[in-house]
Amino acid sequence: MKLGFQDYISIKIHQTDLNLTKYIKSKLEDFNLAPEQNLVMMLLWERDGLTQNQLAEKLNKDKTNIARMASSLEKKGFIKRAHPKEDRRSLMLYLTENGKDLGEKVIPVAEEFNDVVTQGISNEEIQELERLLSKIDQNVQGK
Amino acid sequence: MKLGFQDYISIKIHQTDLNLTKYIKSKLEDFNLAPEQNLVMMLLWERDGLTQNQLAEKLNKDKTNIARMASSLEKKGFIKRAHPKEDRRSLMLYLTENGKDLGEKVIPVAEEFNDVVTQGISNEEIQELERLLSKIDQNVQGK
DNA sequence: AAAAAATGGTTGTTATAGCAACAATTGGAT
DNA sequence: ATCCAATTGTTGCTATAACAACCATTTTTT
Repeated sequence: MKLGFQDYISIKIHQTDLNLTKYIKSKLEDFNLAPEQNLVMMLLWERDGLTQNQLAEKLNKDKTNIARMASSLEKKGFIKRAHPKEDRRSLMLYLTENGKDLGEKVIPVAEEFNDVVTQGISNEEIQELERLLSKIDQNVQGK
Repeated sequence: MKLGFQDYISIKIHQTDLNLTKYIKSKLEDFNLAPEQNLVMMLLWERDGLTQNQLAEKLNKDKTNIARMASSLEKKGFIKRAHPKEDRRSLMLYLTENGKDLGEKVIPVAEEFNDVVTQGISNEEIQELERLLSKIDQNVQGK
């Protein structure tokens, strides 16, 4: 085969991801929100009152990451954590007023970000991109 | 607009990247090589004797990351670092015998990995994927 | 009901990743 | 020649990411 460094599609995906992260990080800096913390908040803005475990599943991340991000978001005053009565093992995350206000400001920034990312790319092309990424996901699934 | 969590192509790219990293990490574990350390090694297997600065440029990473990975690879005995006479600021990375032997074993693993990733995807589709990722890269370039 | 298994979180460790501040060296300007 | 700026690396910090080991709680078995 003799593949060169440039020939690995996985490397290209990784590079693009890093560039995207760098960009959104700069956009969120003013709001005291890190990129992954923003993903947690986005899920809470869609539906308040998720457990850390539910977030871990939705974000496909290890529960330790969620725990630390939640702890950080709580310190910043955007969320509160409480054990629900039904199950004292779980930790439920709730938006504070501060966290709700933040959504009003950050959601438009996220949508502008998406506009920039998809500039000059048609809906069909985005769908094709999603299809190919899903295919790759399946190819490495659980392997 | 009202974009839902699922609608962001950047999130999909990020998820795919994480899955790819998880997969290659498991493949490289036996060789005592972390995924990004492997990228450094791959560049050295292509051309021995690069400076940390050159690696940072090729990998589009902050120089601190390279310095720490290089330090780790040196501890593992895969490379040696030395200041070239022409410029005592630079640090040149050289493969050790151990590092060269590693390449014989790891390069085939990387190519198998790429085969798995691209399974059921045509060359044309990979090219289209690369084209769209490049377009996204340009869209967020330096912004 | 008591023991065992599963579930949900936390702590500790290693590996990325980028930024700011710093040190050493080199090259350029005067 | 000396000062200044640019280059190259390092250290310290914060954030992400996964894994192992652990603790508390709940559920399942027996």
